[in-house]
Amino acid sequence: MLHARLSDWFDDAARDLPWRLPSRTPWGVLVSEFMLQQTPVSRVLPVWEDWMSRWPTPADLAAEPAGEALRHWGRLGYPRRAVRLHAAATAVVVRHGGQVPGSHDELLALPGVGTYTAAAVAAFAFGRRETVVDTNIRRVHARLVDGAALPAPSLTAAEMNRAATLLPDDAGSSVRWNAAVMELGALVCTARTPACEQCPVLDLCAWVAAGRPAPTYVPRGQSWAGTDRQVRGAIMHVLRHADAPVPRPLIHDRPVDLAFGAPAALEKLHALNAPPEQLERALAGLLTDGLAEETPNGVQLPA
DNA sequence: AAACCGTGGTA
DNA sequence: TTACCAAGGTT
Repeated sequence: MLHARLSDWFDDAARDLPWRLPSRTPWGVLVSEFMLQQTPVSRVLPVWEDWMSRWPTPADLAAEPAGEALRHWGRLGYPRRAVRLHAAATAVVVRHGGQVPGSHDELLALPGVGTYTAAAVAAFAFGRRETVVDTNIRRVHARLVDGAALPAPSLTAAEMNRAATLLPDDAGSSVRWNAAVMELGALVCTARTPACEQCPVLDLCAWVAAGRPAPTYVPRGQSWAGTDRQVRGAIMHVLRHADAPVPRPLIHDRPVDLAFGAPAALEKLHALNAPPEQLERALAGLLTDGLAEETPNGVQLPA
């Protein structure tokens, strides 16, 4: 009942995403999953298209410096993902002869691939029966089954077990089920203001039956202004747009004479007025994380 | 295991 | 306008 209802809904509600087309490749799915980590579909689409035409196979990306991956990551955020995706491409070439592996365990062993991404790629690229649990699926299950407004702050073993229980036995049906529940969470059963009037399983929803009770906890927001993350982001913005190593003095010291015209990205960094020790700490972190490297002439994206 | 890691659209 | 939030992973 539940499964048939969602499957029917998915038939005409599913978005036409390029990584879902029959022409998709495991590599394309892997790239999409990396980019979609904590990032909305709308922002991923253009970058994914660029990457697919630029690097149609893992070997194409692996043949380039990690800095190229970072440069073409654009402003997707969490640039460590670009470095890890580059490392994953390299591992695919070295360990798997250039073919993205299809098993959960082999995928999980790749850099930047956790339980969600491993399951998602195995399911959506290889048609395997996997327990896929992302933030959308967690929220749908929390409401539909638990009658709670939101899932627990962090993923629990009980949630994984329940998701496994709900999974259809047949591989093909399971892939469709995973995609449908995820899509419902993304389009209808949203976090902020769910469109319950569009929900195909409204009458089965425990949360609605309970009168849509409010969340029992308040999500902790992430601070931003004044944080190292903000400074790191600004530095990365500078490095992505630099066509040569950026001398450290240019990063640390606000140029007094801008007559020559400072790059906009550099001005943006300096506008933060970050304390010297914070700039130093942020830069050191970027170097440690492999997002940047030091040369005699300055700082640059990894070569 | 709590904290950290970017970014920009949206209400 | 501010705060939330988006197909998480790593330490």
